[in-house]
Amino acid sequence: MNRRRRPTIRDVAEKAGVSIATVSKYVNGQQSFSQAVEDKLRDAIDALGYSQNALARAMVTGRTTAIGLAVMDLANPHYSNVVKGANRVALANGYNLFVVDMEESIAAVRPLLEALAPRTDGLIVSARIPNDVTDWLAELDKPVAFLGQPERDDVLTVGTDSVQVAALLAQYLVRQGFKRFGYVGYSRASSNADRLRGLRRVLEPAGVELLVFDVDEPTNEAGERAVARVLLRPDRPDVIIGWNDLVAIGMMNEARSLGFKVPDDVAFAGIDNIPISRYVTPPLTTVDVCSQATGEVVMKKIIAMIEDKPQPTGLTLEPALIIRESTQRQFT
Amino acid sequence: MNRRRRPTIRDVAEKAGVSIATVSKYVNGQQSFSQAVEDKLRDAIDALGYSQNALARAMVTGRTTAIGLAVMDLANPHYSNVVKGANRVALANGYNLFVVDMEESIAAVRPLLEALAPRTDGLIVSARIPNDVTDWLAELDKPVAFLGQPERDDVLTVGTDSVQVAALLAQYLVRQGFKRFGYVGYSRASSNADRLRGLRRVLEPAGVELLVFDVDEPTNEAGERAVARVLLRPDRPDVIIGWNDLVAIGMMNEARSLGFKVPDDVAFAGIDNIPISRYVTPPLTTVDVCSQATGEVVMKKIIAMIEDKPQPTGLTLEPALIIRESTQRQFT
DNA sequence: GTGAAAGCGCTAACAT
DNA sequence: ATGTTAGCGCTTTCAC
Repeated sequence: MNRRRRPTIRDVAEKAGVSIATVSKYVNGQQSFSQAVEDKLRDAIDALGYSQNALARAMVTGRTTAIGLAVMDLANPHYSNVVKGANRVALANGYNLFVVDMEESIAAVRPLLEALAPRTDGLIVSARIPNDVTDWLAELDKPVAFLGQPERDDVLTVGTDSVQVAALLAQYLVRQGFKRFGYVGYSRASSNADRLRGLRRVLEPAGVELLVFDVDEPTNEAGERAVARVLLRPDRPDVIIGWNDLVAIGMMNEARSLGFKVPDDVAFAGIDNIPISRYVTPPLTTVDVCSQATGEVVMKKIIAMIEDKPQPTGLTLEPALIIRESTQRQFT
Repeated sequence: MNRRRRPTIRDVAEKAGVSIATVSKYVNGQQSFSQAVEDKLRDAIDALGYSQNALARAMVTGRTTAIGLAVMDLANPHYSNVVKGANRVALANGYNLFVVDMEESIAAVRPLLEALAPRTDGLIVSARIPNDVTDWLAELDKPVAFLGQPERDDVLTVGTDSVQVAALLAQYLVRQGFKRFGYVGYSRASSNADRLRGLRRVLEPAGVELLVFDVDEPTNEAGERAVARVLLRPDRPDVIIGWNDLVAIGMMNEARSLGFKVPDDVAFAGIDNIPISRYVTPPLTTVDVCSQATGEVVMKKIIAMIEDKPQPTGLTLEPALIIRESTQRQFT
């Protein structure tokens, strides 16, 4: 390991025979210079391989040109797509996006955000975090935005409306003719309650039963483990909605290997519209929650906050029903 | 937006009636204090909601307790899993992991790394980057590790052996009885050449043909678009290997919707063993490249470098063949 | 157009 | 056990 010290602005100044102030202005392109100085500067910087120390710059300017994004679980394609969208917009606006993974562990989130906050100009946090952390964030001198369902009106939140998402799916399934609904939710997520409200809002008036189950993590594996409980009930549902596509795919797969025909014996639907949902068998009916657009919108909004510009308007996120074969049953 | 200034160490010192040095030592737990001072400090910190400014701390100590990981594409589950593994080890050792997404764009990688480098104690970079950037990294005063195939011996690289991975798969498929191989690679990745070498090393002695194709991005969609070209050839392969599982899944899906029976008309295999490969139909044969372990190992090694400890040994990554139904054809 | 000097928030000697 | 002080690498007045 070659621990050569990184060249500093002082090294450049000395080599070029100018003051450090001049180097600083040159590097930041803040004014014009005599040809002689410009040449010396360029040469010295090349020779030394100098580049600005972002830390030092941030210390004095108070601006990092970086934005932090803390997600619950990067292995969840929904979040990868949020990151994608956010990253694209950040880069296009001259910001770097630093992503940290919270590993679905709400507990350890505070130190993580404390480490991230001073290194960024703004923070995007996915999902519900304890109230004391939200308070701490609110007292920060930085813009903060949340991903998901608004729960407090003193913070900016971006996401599709969970009630609407669930209702959209339920409406379609009721119209299809399904009579007994199962919902395998994830009660540790705050929007689980909203999803349930959306489902009930549609199912109760329609006189349709709803059985509610829960997984302890929103993954394929959890779905696989959960589905037997649902399927073995005497009043087995004829359609099962998963907390998200991962859970639904896990359930559907396990149901098939248990010998059930999908969708004829039992139908499945998910939520998120992750890319892979199109490639499973049968292709999964789901609700598109605009993962990538969510990332784009939240990034545009937080950049507007950072730069004290008016909030961009007209950036609404409309969930869309994606109908595929996993719910295409013929009721004859 | 409430742009209250973050309280500094000086605010705490004043409020508690002690010197800033005392606050610093208290916050870092570097010695014991009189009960009186300890109480005042605790109260002042609570009241102010003070937390250390990591930037300022890093400036003087030269340590950030953060590690940067630049990946080609976070939407690729292989990379998400590398991140997972790396993150877990980082957290367990008191480091934060900051992930940046390079968006598969080699060109823009230099400014990205220049921004990331001073904010971290070490850098992990996935995949081939231009030689001048590698040179720049090598001259950095920080440990750097690469993910993938070693190409230069002056840098640390972690990953499974691409030649071996490809050979492993080819051996199995030859033994299965397949006679005409198709390989849909991704020539923009540097390890594509190694994969080809691995395939040829096995296929040539066996007297088996190999047709080579290419995708322009390593995604499901690219696989979907690519497969027709392969299938429509008069000398259609009886098994097609994808650059990775995503490509293979895309190809397999499109082949099925084109009316081909998998694996009876044509078999498919991928590489990576991403979680979803188990859930497609038919389940995909693939090679496990130890994504998560790769993240763990590279993180352990880079932390050892940062802390000037001896390199941990015995951390080898053995690719493993994962046989599933997509290649289970009966040759009668 | 160029430079001197103050200071961002913090740590690490060194003194007391 | 506690305080004083000199910077870390940089930007930013304010002189010249």
